[in-house]
Amino acid sequence: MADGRMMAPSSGDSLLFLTDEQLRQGIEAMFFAYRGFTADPDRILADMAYGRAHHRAIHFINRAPGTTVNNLFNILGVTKQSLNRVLRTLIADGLVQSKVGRNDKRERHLFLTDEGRKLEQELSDAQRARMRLAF
Amino acid sequence: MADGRMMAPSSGDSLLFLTDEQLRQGIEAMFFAYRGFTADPDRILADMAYGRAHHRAIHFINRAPGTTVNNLFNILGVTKQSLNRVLRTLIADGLVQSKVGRNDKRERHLFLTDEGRKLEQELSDAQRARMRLAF
DNA sequence: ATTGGAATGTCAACAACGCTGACGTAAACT
DNA sequence: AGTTTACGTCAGCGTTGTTGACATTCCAAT
Repeated sequence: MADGRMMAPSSGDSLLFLTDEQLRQGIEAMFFAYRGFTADPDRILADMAYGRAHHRAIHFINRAPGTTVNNLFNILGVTKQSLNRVLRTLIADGLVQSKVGRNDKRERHLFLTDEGRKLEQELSDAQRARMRLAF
Repeated sequence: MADGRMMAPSSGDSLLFLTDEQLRQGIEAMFFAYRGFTADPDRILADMAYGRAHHRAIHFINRAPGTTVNNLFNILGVTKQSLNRVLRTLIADGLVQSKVGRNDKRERHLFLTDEGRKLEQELSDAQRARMRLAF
């Protein structure tokens, strides 16, 4: 990046013995890719006082309807308290519905409402468009 | 993820017409990859009251020694105020050195100190080990 | 049947790190 | 001389992570 030696990792090399150069290129690629990938949803969500955390919650609830809070923060890799704040606003805003468990009343099962599904669709559509642009 | 239909994107399909399923798998892959990729550095930095922002600054200063502040926050995609907070602590802790420009004295050129280079090496070594594990 | 502990989820307070806006200084440009 | 640029800093705010404390519910040992 700084020095102009932007040679691609020579495809014959073993992936187990990365040069410093190759490693650092990988780190940067990940950084820029991730940022580009979330840019569109970030912009949409900013208008609603939502952030990336809301997006992730919506995404995974859509993927696994009826999942519990416990389940969800384990998947997301955050604390239950952190997830709770996000869920609270999503529920308050009518995007997510929380149902007390039938077998275990301690659990809350999470579902997207129609409105929640609508937002999820909007966000993934934006990312789909972004991916098309990348080609 | 929720439904078990974890079929790989059929490699013959056009990348321009992603199914919902394929798109969502891509989103998730990006999320998990990025998190896994930064997990080790995050842990190391947490012990020093540093975060991911410090890591990024150190990384790019190492990549482009002598870069200016302006340059750096443009690359990182953050405001100068946000970068400044991070930079200030790094300079105070003796990991980064800031030199007034020779040609243009308004500019500050940024360099890693020996100590800064040591930390950078530690962080990228952790990521190198992580990548080896991934295979 | 009661009780003690584990599991689940909620509320509160704090830290990291984005952001905007405003202002000051020095240097460069016109 | 006046404007613009580069940088630093202060103040304030929002999102999203953290830990700590607490209520409810379940379950297992007594």
